[in-house]
Amino acid sequence: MPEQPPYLRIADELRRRIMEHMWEPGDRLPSRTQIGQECGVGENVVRRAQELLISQGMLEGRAGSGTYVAEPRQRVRIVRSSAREQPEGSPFHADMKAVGRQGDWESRTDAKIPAPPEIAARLGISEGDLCVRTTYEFLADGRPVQLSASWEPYDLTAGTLVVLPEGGPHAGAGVVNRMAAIGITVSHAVEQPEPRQATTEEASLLGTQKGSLVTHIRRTYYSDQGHPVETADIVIPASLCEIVYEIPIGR
Amino acid sequence: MPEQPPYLRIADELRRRIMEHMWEPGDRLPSRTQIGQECGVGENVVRRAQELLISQGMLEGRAGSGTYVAEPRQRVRIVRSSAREQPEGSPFHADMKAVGRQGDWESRTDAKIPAPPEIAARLGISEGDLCVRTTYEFLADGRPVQLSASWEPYDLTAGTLVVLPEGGPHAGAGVVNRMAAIGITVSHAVEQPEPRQATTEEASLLGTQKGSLVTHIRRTYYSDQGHPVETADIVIPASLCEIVYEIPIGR
DNA sequence: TCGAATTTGTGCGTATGTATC
DNA sequence: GGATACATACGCACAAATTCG
Repeated sequence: MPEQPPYLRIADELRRRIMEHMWEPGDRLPSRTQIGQECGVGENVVRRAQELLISQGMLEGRAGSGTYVAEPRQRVRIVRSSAREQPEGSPFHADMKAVGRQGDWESRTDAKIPAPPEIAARLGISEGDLCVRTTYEFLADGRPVQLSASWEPYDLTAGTLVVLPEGGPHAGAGVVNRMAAIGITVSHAVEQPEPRQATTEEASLLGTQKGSLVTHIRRTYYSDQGHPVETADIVIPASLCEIVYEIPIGR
Repeated sequence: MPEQPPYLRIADELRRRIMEHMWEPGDRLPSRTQIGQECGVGENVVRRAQELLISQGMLEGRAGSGTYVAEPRQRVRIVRSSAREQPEGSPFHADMKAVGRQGDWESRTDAKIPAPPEIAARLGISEGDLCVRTTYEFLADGRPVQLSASWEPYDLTAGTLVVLPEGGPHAGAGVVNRMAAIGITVSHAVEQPEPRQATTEEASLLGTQKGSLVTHIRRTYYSDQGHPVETADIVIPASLCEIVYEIPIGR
């Protein structure tokens, strides 16, 4: 006798009401106490049901304020392929342009940061060697959609015009173009995507729910000499972005 | 004064004991009642702590049996790039060979299945058009590490030797090689990785924990004519595999 | 400006289900 | 089949955040 648990029944009920446009996106739901009394269940049952729908991206909880019907935001398509690298402009600008959005970013660069163990391993340098670290917050139409922290060995660019990724004449041109400017040819990138849950800080920066799913990409650019020239940790929230890899098959 | 909640204290305690080899991988922990009494907390506090460590892949809960220290299984590296496609052999074999593991798979093909809406859209055919569907369970050293469901338009291969992906002279050779055998050149693939939690069925098939994280890749192969020739849903558990995309940058 | 009321979020307890031995 | 242990669902208390008078 598969009797459905109360909280799933309430979840279905809430889903039904949203589907029937009883509440529109952006609307605030009645309080848990109200819904509970109306449906004849305890308020925790309502809470469980709402948590389920929140995890599915259908509802959105705001502490102290209420539970809201989530806006069906169109996801940004982020293309990750060789075609992404253009002789001019940044890869992110190209992504945003392709979906008709305005692409901007905020960045903060710290020069001469000692490399932590994992970064050192990825860059093929020694732990504690100096790096230039730049943290990014990428925005689509002014709203954050992607986080990133980029690391470059300080020795590689020291004394050149491209020491600072977001400064000088090649500011914001992307790693490939900047390296090209100092005579380094970037031949390939390796990306390692991993699913995980957003930290509270990430969720806050991205404006997503706390446990929401993200793809954490560890990307490393290599020169034609086979040496790593840059590595980055990129955090892409599933609710805001879709990731697309294009792979040529040429035989 | 940020006072640490009891369940986090217990989690740290359990972590510490594991680090100090008080319990070895594969060992069963004492029951929650026992741990609770020993540490002076309720057993639900122990449960919370264990859930946390389980979600981090450090512990493993087996219903009716006990909670165990997870075996530190080496993850399989799955490379997704053009280099993966070889004139002979399957891409999966190449992956496994590269990490020194034996690669096998079990498959089941159903011919003439009507295409569900999403598959039809991805293949550029009409809903209900007939397809050949093959579901796979990929094994590394005999243990499942990856699930996949592949769809091909029936019209494309009907009457040829490669109708059945896992039958005939080109069995298991991969989509690119099979299509080449009937004169179709596959020019590129598009992969869309998305993070989500494993369903109960997937977790059971893969031998992972229930809510564990997976990367669900929607992959579509396109011919040089620009038409989709195959699409697949690939489920890769984060605890067992690491995914690597290699992207050439050539200017 | 501040504080009280409201609402969501977190932690913990208890009862029951279910799988394993 | 019984005993044991994990898994699930529900309830309660309190904290944190927001809103509003």
